[in-house]
Amino acid sequence: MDTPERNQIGTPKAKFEDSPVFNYINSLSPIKPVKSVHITQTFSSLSFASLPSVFTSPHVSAHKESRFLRRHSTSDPSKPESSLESGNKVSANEDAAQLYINSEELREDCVPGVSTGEDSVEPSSEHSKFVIELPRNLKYDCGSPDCRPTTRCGTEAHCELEVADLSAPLVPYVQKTSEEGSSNDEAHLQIICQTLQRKEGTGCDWESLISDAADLLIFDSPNGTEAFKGLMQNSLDPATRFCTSLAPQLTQNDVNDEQNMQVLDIVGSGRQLETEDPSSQYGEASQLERTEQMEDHLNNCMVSSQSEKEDNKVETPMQFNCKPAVLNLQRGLRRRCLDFEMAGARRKSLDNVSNSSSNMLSQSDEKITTNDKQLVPMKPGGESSRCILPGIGLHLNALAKTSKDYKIIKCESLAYGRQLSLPNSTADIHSPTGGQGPGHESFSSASSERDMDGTENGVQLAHDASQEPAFLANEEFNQNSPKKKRRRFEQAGETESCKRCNCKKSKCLKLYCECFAAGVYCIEPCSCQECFNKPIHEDTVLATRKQIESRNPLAFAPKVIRSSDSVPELGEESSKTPASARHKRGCNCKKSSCLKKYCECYQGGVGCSISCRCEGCKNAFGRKDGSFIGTEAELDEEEAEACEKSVAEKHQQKIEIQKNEEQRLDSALPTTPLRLSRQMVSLPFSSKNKPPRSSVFSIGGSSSGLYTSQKLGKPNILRPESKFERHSQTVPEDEMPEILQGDGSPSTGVKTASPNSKRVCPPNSDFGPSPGRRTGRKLILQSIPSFPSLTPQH
DNA sequence: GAGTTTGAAACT
DNA sequence: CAGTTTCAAACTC
Repeated sequence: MDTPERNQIGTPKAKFEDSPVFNYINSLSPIKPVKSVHITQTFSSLSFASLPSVFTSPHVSAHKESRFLRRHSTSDPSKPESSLESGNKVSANEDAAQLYINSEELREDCVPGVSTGEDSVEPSSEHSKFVIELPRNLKYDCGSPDCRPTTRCGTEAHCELEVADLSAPLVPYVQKTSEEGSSNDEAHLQIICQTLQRKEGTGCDWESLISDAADLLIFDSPNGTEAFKGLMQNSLDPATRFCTSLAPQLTQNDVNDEQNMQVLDIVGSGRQLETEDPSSQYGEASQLERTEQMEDHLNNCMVSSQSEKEDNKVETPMQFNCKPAVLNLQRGLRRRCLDFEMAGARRKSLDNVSNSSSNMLSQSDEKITTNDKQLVPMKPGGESSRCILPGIGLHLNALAKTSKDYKIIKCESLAYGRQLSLPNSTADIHSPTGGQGPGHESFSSASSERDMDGTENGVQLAHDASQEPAFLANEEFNQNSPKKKRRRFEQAGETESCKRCNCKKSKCLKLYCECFAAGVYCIEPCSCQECFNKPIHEDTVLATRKQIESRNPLAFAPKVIRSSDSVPELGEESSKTPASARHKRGCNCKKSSCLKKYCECYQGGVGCSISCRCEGCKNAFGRKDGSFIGTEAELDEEEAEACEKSVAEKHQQKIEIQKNEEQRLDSALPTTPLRLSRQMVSLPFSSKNKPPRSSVFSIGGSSSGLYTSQKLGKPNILRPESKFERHSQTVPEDEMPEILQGDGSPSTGVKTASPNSKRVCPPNSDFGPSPGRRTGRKLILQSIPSFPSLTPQH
């Protein structure tokens, strides 16, 4: 090993110098020994520390030192040249030195892998590997320091010689090397990056740089190209794989990589990788593109899972350099992947990741679980798990998924997500059938939407949390009995997200099943029998969904359409429905007077609309006749109706009481005369769980809504401050039309009734956070379109 | 927890 | 499209 390598190294060096890359680097420069970054030092040192443990071979230690020194020198001005000591090379050029070192490191890395026994033998092959890897690192890490052209150069000679040699055995090493090497390389890269950054000013343009370097390198070592490609892929694969697992969104390319990775893991032959990976055959440019994509994915993933970094052996000393967060993250991911693979701890990693609590992560987790385990999902963790797992293909679940926040956000978020998703991405909802693919996308999209909504969402979440919090927190998830849980959840408004069903005959493949209807898989809490609504039966579920959709494209669309944007929940969760919201199809209640949850409108927290065919409607959220305004007149009307229709007097009484209360509140509150008015009878909510919030709170939540002002006049309806309030208020004049458009629901009538209310909103000041109608509007629009989309997904 | 009520979903 | 049946949630006790 030693002799050949060094000799080779020497040559490479010469080549290297000649190589454009070298020149380029020199131009960049600055990399000179000392100048560079302090940061590097520390990190590098750290990284080194980690390395030793890994490497067993003596060579390694020596190399390490060299590296260490070298890095040191680079990083540390004070220690500069000492690094050279490594003795490996004295070359005046640091670059050369770096290269040399890198090459050695690579070898070392290889050795460790080889350590099993092949140390001496492998070198050549390894070098080739390294060479290949380097570019990939560059690419990959591009953000990250890892990328170092230099290393490549150093190895080139070897590559040429050895390229042909690439063999299966190498593969395993490659992975390790990639990990380790990356760490080592990182320092170098960092330095480079820093220098670059300094030059460029803002961020370093790694990609461009890398690409250039890669190209150059490639040219230099034509022979190595193949190997390089293979290696590239391999190296990339781990990261990719990880990402893929994490992020459902990954593109197919990524998927391919993932597959490749797996292959590598299993087979361990670099060649296979090459062959399998189509990309390998593509031009370098294509690979670069891929790598870029990968990076993006990684970045995404990484961001969410920063916490994970810690684990990795590699740990990234380098992270700080260049684009620290992202790059570092990527690195961490990469390593993680490797580590996981190596250890087979993938799952663990996943878990950890999930803990990190990012949606993405959670999704990824789901995905992984699904993939790996084959959809076991549904119940992994109980409630939380439920939400999470189910996600597999489905929608809502995915949205919800963060583990921790989960509780807080979870239900709400789910609901929230749901709404968003529903309207916007009906696909999400539908997606379930769509299977993982679509589902994931939908999820991502949904999540993204959430983010997009940003303030509102955030507000909403907070809001929701505030509202339901106690509820959720207390009761939520502990209950074992499904029924209880269900109720609680529902009450909380979480129903949709965390639905539980109790189906006995439908096999959870009909809309009778709430879970199925919501586009989520059944979970533990469900007490269903012969349930087919599980990941295992994904095909069946999808097929069924399709069938149902074929019959009714909107079957899986949210039943309640909310005008407000950010609105979270679907309709069922009554708590949040905005006044503007309306039930998609309307209810057909005959005996419940729309005062019980039998009524979907009521359940959804929305008033009845023209589309409703209900009899004796007394919907507290708004009557079909438009009484929703909640004015006194309404009361009268209600009473009259009650008499006429013989609605339960009790209900009226309740309503009246509520109204009275509302009036009080209203008077107290800022009164805006116009408020929308759909009153929402607070009773239901308040009684259940959601205590009415103060108007202020309500505001935040949904969007728009808020406004606020309610009509004093009618005060009757109290708005429950809670969600309802927001919603009801939210509807501004402008919105009304939109809403109507969107829903197409008759609600217009109602709204019209209280047109004035809208304007009041401006004063929302009360509500502070309310996102603003505008957003609400936007949301509405989006939401509207989305519905249609639902069908397509499948 | 069991039984009843209710209205949506599914079917004809 | 209307009528009927099936189903499971909501509700009551």
